[in-house]
Amino acid sequence: MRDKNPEKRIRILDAALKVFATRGFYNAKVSEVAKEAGVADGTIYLYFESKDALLIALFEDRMQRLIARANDEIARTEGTVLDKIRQAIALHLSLVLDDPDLAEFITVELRQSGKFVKEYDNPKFTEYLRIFRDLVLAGQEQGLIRRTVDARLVVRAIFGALDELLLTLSLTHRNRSVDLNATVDGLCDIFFDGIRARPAH
Amino acid sequence: MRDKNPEKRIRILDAALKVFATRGFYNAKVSEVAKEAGVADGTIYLYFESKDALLIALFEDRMQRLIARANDEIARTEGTVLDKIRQAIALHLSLVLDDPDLAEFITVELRQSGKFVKEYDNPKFTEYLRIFRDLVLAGQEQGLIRRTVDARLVVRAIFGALDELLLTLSLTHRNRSVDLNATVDGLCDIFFDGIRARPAH
Amino acid sequence: MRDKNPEKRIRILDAALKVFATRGFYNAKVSEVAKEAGVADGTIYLYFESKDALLIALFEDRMQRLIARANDEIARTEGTVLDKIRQAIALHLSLVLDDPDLAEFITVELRQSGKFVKEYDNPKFTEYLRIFRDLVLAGQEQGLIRRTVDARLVVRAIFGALDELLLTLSLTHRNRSVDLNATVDGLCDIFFDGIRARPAH
Amino acid sequence: MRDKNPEKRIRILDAALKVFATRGFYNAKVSEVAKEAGVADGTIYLYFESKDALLIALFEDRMQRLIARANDEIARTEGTVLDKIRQAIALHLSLVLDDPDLAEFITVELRQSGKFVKEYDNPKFTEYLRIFRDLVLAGQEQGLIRRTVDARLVVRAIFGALDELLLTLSLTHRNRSVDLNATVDGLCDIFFDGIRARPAH
DNA sequence: TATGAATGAGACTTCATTCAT
DNA sequence: AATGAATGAAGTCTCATTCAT
Repeated sequence: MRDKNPEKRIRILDAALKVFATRGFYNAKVSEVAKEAGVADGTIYLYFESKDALLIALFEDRMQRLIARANDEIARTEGTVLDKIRQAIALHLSLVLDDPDLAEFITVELRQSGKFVKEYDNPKFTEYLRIFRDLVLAGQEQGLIRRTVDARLVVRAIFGALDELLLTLSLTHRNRSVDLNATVDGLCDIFFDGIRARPAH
Repeated sequence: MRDKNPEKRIRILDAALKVFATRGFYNAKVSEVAKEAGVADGTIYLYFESKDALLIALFEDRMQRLIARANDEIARTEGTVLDKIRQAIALHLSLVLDDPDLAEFITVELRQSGKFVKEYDNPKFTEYLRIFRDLVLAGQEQGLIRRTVDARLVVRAIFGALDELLLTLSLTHRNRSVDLNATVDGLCDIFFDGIRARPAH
Repeated sequence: MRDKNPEKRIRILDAALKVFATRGFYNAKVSEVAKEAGVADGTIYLYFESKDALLIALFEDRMQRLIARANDEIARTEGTVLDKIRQAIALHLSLVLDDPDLAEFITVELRQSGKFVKEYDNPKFTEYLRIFRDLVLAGQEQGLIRRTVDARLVVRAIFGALDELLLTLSLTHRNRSVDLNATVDGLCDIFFDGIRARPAH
Repeated sequence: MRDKNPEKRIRILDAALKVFATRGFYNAKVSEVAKEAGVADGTIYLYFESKDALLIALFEDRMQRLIARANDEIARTEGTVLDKIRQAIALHLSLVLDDPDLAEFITVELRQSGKFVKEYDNPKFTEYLRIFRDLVLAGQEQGLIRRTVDARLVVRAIFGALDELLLTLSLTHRNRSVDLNATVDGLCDIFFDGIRARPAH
């Protein structure tokens, strides 16, 4: 079921991303995905067991790519752990421009899937978060990040902020130019140094 | 359609919250809501135009309450703007214990609704965010919050973090005891002072 | 699910009998049954859980009637146990004229149902056979039927013969006049006295 | 379409028998037959026009064999016509042990096919019945069987009884040992001499 | 106002059959 | 001749919504 025609499987996944992002998983019809993929309705079921399974496979696939890309970019980033975190943040937000459908899909469908599609665990999502967690932990070991903050809390806070921003950007800036750099800088500023005004010294 | 029997309208909204939170909006059946509310299926339609309209009315109602409560608690909180922000954060996270259904509903259904239920704008959500924004703006005017951070960005970041945490707490700590205070403190610490280690002085 | 509208339930069962008898269970569409019953497709599912359940309910209903009628007629038949057996045989075969659809339904669908529709046990069929068995056993006790024959075997043989004949009659004599009496007499003659020629004495 | 590869045709028929007997014709998938036969789905259609045609071909094939075997065994049976009838009965019932799939297939699918698969006439079945009919007619001519019984009725009764018994045996005694001889003897006793007790003389 | 039986459009999915390889 | 991926028609069943009572 996985190897009949890898190219067709990819086409179906691409179509599913587009349709799910545009209409939402529950409003999307399998026949719409098929049409978008240029295959017959029944063909979907040669590659995926059900509509739910298609959703999950799509998650796995896209999150896997995102994880790979994040790991890659982080590895190539010179500088401190904070620079790497900035890079990961930039990558995440860049989805809004690079792959708007994926951005909408992740921000909107990720939650539903976790809770309502079967008992899907979403291991790839956990793996993605681990990238951030490892950076934070490394930063703490290196003395660059305060040891008093809870790494998991930091990760959730950062991911939450990213997710919310990506959603907002998706909704408001689709087809508009956004200055992502400013957003990334602003977010890093907030998370790195806090919002509290401090007396100059 | 709004005044026939206010008590019954409330019963239906309560039932809808419970059912939508438990099963998800798309998996929930109108008849389940009716059963939970102790009314006939058709009665739902005397109070709400459609299932979508019920969802939206539920949002409006619950967000309105949350807004009122937030405004109230903030007004009663003594101390600086940062203390008030802490209070708003504490209120938001307290939903996981005070009203778990509402917590799940807000975290999971809010997004879908915004994007796929008709063209609903979610004005109450905007209003809720404004509470945070006004606090941040006030903090900046008072010199307690850095003027270099973008207030809207701060608000999105904080709300995003809250939303993600509430979701995580909902999923993992339902029926378990959570130390919310520690979470609130940790989150304020992160947002107020940042994660970067600073040289002692 | 059983009492909403008994009259409608009956209409659906009647329609199902007609459609299943005419087209066969597997070729019959639920929508055809609905149309024949004069209800919407979905209405079927208010009264029966599934197409399979409808088939089973139909069996139960018709066999129950047949059992009641057989018991009744047997009770009212004067004469020996053999006369009562003749009466039961006559009743069974009379279906071809009285209720041709039921005749076809019983002869053709009864078997499938036993084997392939879920794990349906067909208790009513067993009950129906018991009527014959009890007659045979009574006959043996009374010395009217040979004690050396196995009652269950006799019953199976008689029912099998009846079933086959009913099927043949259904297929060949639909809309034609049949002399059922001759068939009943002939069958009783065979089963009562055997086919072997015996020397006159 | 018949001669391409006779061995493969046979393999498909064997597979069809097994699958149809196990799952029932309507629940059986062509792909299951193909898999069982060790051929590709499409190959089935090189040997048979359709699933229906496969069913019919299977009937023809198996009935032809049964007819041949019955004729053969009858020819080889010494003794009277009644002995030959006993032999034919024994052969029919022996299917439950010799070829349980065929037994189930004949008892369960034969009827459906006659009525619902196209307008198939089932000439082989008629031919099979003729074997019994010829025996009965011969018996009557020889004075061994009463001339007052209707040969066709006798044949239908016997075949019906056999069919019903084979079905019952198939369902209850699959994988269990059965004393077929006793059943054959019992059945012959019933049909030859009837069930009625007669005064000793 | 309230009911809940009835509706019927529409979705997911299956599977007999085809046809390019 | 053989394959098996692809097709797409068609069926069962669901459920938001209606409306007669």
